[in-house]
Amino acid sequence: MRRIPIRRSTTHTQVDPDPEAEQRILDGLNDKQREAVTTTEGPVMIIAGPGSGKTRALTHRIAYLLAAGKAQPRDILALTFTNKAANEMQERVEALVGDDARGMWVGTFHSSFARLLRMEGDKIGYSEDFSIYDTADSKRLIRQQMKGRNLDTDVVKPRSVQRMISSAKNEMIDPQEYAELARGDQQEIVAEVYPAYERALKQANALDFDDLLLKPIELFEQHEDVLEKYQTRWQYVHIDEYQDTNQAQYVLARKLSARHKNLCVVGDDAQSIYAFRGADITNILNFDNDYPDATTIRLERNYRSTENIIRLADSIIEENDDQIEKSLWTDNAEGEYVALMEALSEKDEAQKIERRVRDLHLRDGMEYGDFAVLYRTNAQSRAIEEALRKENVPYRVIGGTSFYERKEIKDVLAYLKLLVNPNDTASLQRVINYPTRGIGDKTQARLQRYAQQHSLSLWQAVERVEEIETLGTRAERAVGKFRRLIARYASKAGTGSVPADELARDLIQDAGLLSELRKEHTRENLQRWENVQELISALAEYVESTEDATISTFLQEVALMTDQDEAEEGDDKVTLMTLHAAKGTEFPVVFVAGLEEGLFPLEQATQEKAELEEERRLFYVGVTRAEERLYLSWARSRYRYGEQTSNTRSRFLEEVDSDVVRTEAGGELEQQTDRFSAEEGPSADYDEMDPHYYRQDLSGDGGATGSSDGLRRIESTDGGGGRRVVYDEGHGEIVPGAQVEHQKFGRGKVQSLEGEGDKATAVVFFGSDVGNKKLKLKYANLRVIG
DNA sequence: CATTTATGCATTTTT
DNA sequence: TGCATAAATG
Repeated sequence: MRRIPIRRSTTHTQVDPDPEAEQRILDGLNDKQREAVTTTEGPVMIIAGPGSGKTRALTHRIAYLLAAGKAQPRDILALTFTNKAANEMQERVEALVGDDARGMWVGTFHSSFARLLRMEGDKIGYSEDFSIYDTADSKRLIRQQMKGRNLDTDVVKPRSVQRMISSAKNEMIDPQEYAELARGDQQEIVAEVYPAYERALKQANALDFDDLLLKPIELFEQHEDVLEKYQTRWQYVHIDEYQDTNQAQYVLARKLSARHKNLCVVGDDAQSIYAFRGADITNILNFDNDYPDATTIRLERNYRSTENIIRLADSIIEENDDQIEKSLWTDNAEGEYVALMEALSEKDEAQKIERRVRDLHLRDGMEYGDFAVLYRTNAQSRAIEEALRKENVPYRVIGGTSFYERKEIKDVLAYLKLLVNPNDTASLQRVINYPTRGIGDKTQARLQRYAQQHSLSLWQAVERVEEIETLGTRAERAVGKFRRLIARYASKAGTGSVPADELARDLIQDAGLLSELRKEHTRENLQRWENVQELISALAEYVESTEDATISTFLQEVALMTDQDEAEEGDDKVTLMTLHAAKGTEFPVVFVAGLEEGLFPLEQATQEKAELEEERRLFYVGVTRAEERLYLSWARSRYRYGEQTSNTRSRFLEEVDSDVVRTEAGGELEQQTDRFSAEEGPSADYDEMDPHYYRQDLSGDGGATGSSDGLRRIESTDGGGGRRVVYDEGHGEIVPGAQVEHQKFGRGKVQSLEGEGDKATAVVFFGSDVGNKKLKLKYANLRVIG
């Protein structure tokens, strides 16, 4: 059963001081934590390492405020990044002070400000039934805007336009400012799409994820009185995972805490892994400057992991330059060595993991639920899933395509959104001809054109089908039928005479969704049908258990749900997830898989120091999830993009404290410290190369290099374990003076050679136009022609 | 208009 | 590889 985990009770309870509870709350803490909990005046920053009980500090602090009579529930605002964190916080506070701690606002940034907009959004032109567009919806909208404007989708793809607009919003750059700043073809296109996209959202009464933070700022800036109301109300503002805040979140925190100045943030700069979505690590690094009278408390003692794991983690993070000084320590036992596993392929890696899991399960009696396998990209889960499935090891995958991203679920949600907010054009387009009802592309295009000409929303055009002359009778009747269907249910939804779940059930029945799913009796369809039923049950339960529940609030909450929030604990399964999803979790046994150059750290991230440091922090987050045992693994070859690639092990493995690591054979880890230190950052030539060079030579057709005369890399391992890469010399050698051909630069003459193995480079002179180029042999794929 | 077949494109990570 | 949109065909 899926729960929509929100508490939006409007009744405020009055809590009396409770000295006994206060004592109990403080008793469970060490001195440092107690200081963090009882420093309740003024800005406070709690810098807390992994496993130091920072969530504990935060929840105990809130409980303390209530028990000590310093605050009432309604005075408290607590913001997190995931629903799961918010739920845990609410539950733990209730466990400490009793379940009458209702009336607090505890929730994610996004859902809290969505709620605020529901209440106040009309002041800036949003009715409370607004739709929330996820990334896929935004992308779709952007694609349409681009097509409608004949913008070249080859120069920038809609998905990167979406990303660029999103980052602009994260930095609080509006369309006008963006247009002034735009440089280059891509940005100019974005500058044109951005305002159109904003208008389209507005017309659909829809907000994207970024808007949920930006619009409240707009609201506060345009309506002083609204800001004052909330500033006054929330005497205590708490923010978890502060290192993940972006510009907009920073501004909101500042504004809301400006009156009482009781802002308490908790975070760990070493665990900042969300820069790609606009998180600004300087928010936490500069907290002292932003709030000069702030108290800083450091929680450095780790309660989670063995000493060996902590030592490894420390040696990882030491490599980073930009960070707040802090040193982890623990009283825990030294524990086992960290194990390094080397595999031949991703299948082999998966099998090794699976064997290790079963071994520990059978011999040491560990539960399956004690294991987590972490990886860099979602695609890596497949091989591991297969290996576990083969041996009947129970597992669950967090993330990937979540429940709410499934097609059948999105279809049902789109119907519901349409009832509540008919102007939601994205939803309308999704369902207008699904299941097919004779409203094809042509008809839709005509509706669209009519809407545009009369500056109506698409739904308004549907409402006036009769007036559209370009439509034939058949199309007109089809559209009219659809209109009546939606209108009938919309009015039912409006009066609230029918329970929401019943309404939803009837609607999808009438719309033909269910019969569509039953048309073919495949396993997939059965699963889909069950998913739809589950969604409706979730709706029923939500309406049942939540005050002021409407279909609209359900839809808004659901839009902000992720699978991570669903991870029900308790059942005994191995957990598979990305390193990002792992933040905030802990497991007795952790595997970090795929420690290979190009995968972790990702190729793209190795060019910039800042990005490389973020990858390193991600590694740090991964290893610090482990309580007792930690396994690191890498595979010599791996399928990526449907092609076999061969890999070298991650540079991270060359950096870690090798004293605490043992290979499978039990030997010490031998490191090559100079492997990457020689050249930091990009070499210019490398940059200029086609990013898809490796695919070109593998496709083998039409290109300059057939597979037989291309330069092929052969790996050899010499006896001592050090790796060397030699180059096949079957078609001539790359030696100074040799004539070679390059895919892009054409013919040239080798001037000199440098380095060995993967690092081997050649300087090649390609004629006076191009000049000398320094190329990595590993990538350049030079063909020797004489 | 709907269905079938072809092409192409993606893999970072997520609220 | 495997999904999603585009072209081609009925």
